[in-house]
Amino acid sequence: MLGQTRNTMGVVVELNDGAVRVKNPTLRDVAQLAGVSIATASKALNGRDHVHPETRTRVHEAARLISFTPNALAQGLIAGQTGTVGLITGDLDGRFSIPILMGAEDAFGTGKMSVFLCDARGDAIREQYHLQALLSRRVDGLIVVGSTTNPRPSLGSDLPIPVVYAYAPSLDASDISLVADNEQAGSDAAAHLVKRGRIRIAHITGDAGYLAATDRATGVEIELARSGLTLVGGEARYGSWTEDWGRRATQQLLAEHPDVDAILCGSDQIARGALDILREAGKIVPDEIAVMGFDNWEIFTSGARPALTSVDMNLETLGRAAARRLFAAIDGDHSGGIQKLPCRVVVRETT
Amino acid sequence: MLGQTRNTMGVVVELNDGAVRVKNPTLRDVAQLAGVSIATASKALNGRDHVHPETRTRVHEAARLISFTPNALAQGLIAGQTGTVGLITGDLDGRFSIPILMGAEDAFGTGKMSVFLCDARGDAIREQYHLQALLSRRVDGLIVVGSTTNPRPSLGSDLPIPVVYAYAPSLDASDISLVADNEQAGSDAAAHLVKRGRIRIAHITGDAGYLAATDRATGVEIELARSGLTLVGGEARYGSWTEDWGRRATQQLLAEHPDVDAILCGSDQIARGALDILREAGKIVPDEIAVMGFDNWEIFTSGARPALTSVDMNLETLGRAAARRLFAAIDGDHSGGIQKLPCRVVVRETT
DNA sequence: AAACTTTCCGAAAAGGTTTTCGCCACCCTA
DNA sequence: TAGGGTGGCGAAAACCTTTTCGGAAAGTTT
Repeated sequence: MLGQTRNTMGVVVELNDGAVRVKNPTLRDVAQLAGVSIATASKALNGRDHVHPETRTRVHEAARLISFTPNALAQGLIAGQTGTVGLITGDLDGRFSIPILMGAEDAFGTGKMSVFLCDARGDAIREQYHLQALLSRRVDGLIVVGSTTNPRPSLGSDLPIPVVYAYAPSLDASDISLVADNEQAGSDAAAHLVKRGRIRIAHITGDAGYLAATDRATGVEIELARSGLTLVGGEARYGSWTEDWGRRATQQLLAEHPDVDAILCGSDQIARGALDILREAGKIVPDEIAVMGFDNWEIFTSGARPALTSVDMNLETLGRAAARRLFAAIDGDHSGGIQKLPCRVVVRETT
Repeated sequence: MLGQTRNTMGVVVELNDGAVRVKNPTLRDVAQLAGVSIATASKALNGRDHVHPETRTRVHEAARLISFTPNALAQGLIAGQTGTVGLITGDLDGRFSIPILMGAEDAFGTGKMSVFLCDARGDAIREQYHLQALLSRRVDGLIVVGSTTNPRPSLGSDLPIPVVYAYAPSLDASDISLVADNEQAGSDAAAHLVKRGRIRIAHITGDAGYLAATDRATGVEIELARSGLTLVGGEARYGSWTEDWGRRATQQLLAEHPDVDAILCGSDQIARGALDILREAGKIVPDEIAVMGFDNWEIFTSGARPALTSVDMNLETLGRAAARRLFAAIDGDHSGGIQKLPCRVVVRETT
């Protein structure tokens, strides 16, 4: 039985110091080696009933000997389920995709799913191309991760598999979308500052074209109003998400309102810029003025002097939630809508 | 022919304002709709010969009508090639993996390959688990991306598919490894400073347990020796890859060697710390003292005052090269060894 | 008109696995 | 001993596509 070749493929069976080598080990090889039929081998390996214990061990031993690995393609072909999902991201270097992707990969990994990663680079054509490839590979579902929080076009409502949109919601309300609650994040941040006794609070934030900026600002103003407060200068200061803008805006702010006692920054980078200027201006943080950022990007918050209080958008949790939501959709839960996930304030030394 | 159900599955064919809907469109449905055999439909769609032009268009039209998508699983089963590769990364939040991953994804994407992403989180058990899953899915090859530049254990030499190690080389010299040339990077950086007329150069770098640190330091010393120079203080100053270490080390350096005219930092973060201290000490950069980092992490280099000169390790290029090397290995090129890829100095305002 | 070539198409096998169904042998009971 | 139940196993279909090979029909040449 050993030392023979099979007629169907150029498969070579060798005997080598007790170890058997087969080129492309298939279930048939296992069955042959164990002296049983293919069906029995399958049942034995998959723990199905009606297999004699001794036969089962013999099959397992044979499989181990030739290091048999079941062909997931053939399994998927039969089952109509592949155990794979597609993860389409707007742009990978956008640092917000990464934690979401990590969370999703984590949730899928423990669920025995494999993840196809596709980077569309913000290009609709490339996205369509990747979509087609994923459909061809019969993924069981899709997660679409946006590069900004702004709503994005739907992939289409007539897809044969469920789709979950993460970070950037779909424009189609019947799609399933999971986003970070930026308005709540703004409110939480403002509430934290108010609780710390700050009453002259300024808000320096990024590009007004980003909903993340305007939503957070809205949340801030709502929360301040709850305490009878308004933003210093009357409104949020929009600019860009850079340290440089943080520095320039802070200089201007100090010139216009020297009595400001807290700066809520739209990102950790902006906050870093603000901290730089405050240090140069001789303002003691947090005694004289508090500073706070968003995103809780550890590389910026822990390197800051003093360590920066920030709002974590819980993106990894968002990714995990998206994965779980996709599982539910695969299992038949087709309820759509936008679900907003909470964030959390991470208190360090600047507040 | 329309409006019927097939006996094999619960497939429903409907006629709907000129559009035909089939639940799980298969080649057989296309053939049936076009009034030809399955074989002819396959040939027509794949552009093979011996199909009448009119028949071909009829088949294409039928495929379009029911939005037929060929099943890549079945194709892979026949071809013995799946057109997929696995990308096993040590840890995703390690920011060095991301550009490599982007480069690889880019190269694969244009090559019509789909990428399975697996995050082993630095855990050998999880890595083995993912490896098994990928083998089961019959990927055509693997790329293993390390989280540091330190050599790592081989996945094994008896795998049925080729493996390329990127960033962290394999300990097994017969494996294929692609890494950034850290020693060359150190030399290039030192050469740049020397060319700028600096002669009292210090090197503040990260954890000595990282080969990236020691290799770069070696390259620096070799290049300095070429000009008859040595490091200020006689040797590199090892610490951690943080801004805080950059600050502390710079303070100490200024105290010991006030005449230093260049600080070569092992990372952009360390350089940011150095710049902070120099600014506070009233030293003008780059007039009185030059500063330089490694990694060219744009978020740090462009936010710095002044903008930071840095060495880009070309990680995205490394990822692309790894993908191409894997293609070659899949096509039969089995030559192993460690290949070192060049880096580049990105000059900004601090030198 | 016969023989031949060309053109187009269809039947069937192959790829690896799972599952259903039927068969056989054995054990137990009457 | 006959009948019935059951545990263990194998044959075969099914999933979907590609490819090979043979056959049929049409056109071309002697």
